[in-house]
Amino acid sequence: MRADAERNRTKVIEAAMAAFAQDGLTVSVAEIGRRAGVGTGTVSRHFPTKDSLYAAIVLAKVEEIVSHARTLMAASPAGDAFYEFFAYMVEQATTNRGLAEALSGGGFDVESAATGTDQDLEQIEQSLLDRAQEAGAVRQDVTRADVKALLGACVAAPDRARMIEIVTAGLRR
Amino acid sequence: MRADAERNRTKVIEAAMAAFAQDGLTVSVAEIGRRAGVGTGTVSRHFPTKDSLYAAIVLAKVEEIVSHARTLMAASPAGDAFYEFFAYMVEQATTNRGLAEALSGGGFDVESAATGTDQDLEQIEQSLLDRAQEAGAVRQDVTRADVKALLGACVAAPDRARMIEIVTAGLRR
DNA sequence: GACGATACGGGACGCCCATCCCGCTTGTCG
DNA sequence: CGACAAGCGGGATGGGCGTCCCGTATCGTC
Repeated sequence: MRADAERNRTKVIEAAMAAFAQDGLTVSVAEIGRRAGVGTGTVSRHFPTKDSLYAAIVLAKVEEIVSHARTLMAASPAGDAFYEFFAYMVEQATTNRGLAEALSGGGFDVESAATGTDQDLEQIEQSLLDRAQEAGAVRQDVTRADVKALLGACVAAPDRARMIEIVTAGLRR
Repeated sequence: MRADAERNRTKVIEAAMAAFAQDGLTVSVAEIGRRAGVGTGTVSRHFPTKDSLYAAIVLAKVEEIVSHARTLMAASPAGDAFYEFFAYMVEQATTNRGLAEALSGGGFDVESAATGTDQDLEQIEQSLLDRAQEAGAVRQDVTRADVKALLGACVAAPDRARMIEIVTAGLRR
């Protein structure tokens, strides 16, 4: 691969990260190209489809999240790890609109694009939840989907810290 | 107004209600016309803009909600009225995708279109919340926006009854 | 029953977007 | 340094949408 191609690919990825984080997954390919300082053709060549750009960006973010989750799970007691991860996810989704949209299933299917990495995320979320429930820190009947829904509420709330308090109180036995 | 015009207007409104409830606010004007059995021109004439259709439909729904809220507030103790209204809203938003989108502020601004009725909704929500807080049934620091966010979580959850339980537990002092 | 006004259908228009393509530029290697 | 492959920019293309318009059909009245 030619050096300039490599450079442009990087520029596109970085611009797309920033654009998705700031404006969500609806930003146009042209806008991403503009931010990156390249033409739309260049974006299209590196990522033949807008979905392939989504995939590249979102999956990188998901890997980062999985990694952080592993750290938490190893370092903290079950209950703390769960609630710390929850707060971390709220933080991530708040500062990254594209990620929030991707996680809430809006318009783009992470699952289909990301057989491996996304399964990792689901598994580790499930593990964190299971352990917290075994430790009695979370109601027994709560599912991963419930947690996801509550995450959405925290992202939408004006005062996220207070909302996390409320949600946490509801989740404990 | 001519009789056929009146008929068609009604058909359009009913079709739009059904379409918005089922598919959300993204349904095309052509699709609404198709469902109503009229051309797109007829839809446009009665509602010159898609937003004016939104307004007509959503506002009718909001009036219905306000009316129900008044009934609840008169009939039940403060705490019960609040939590019953919350459950009622979850039910409404679940069975009406368009309403859910309108309330969550996605794409269409109820406020701007509905100076009167929408203010009524906000006021009565605020009253329900204030009274519930005075009665000690809801945490003092919760705001209307918080409640709205939690409503979103209940709509998104697979088991709404359980989620309402969780949220209720979190909202109580 | 006929005539004028009113409303209808659906095609035309303009806009936005993702994707594809092609003439030109730039990097790389002999 | 020169030539060719690789990459670039941005215009062209096709599809979807909301809105507008006009020839035609229908309604209500005289």
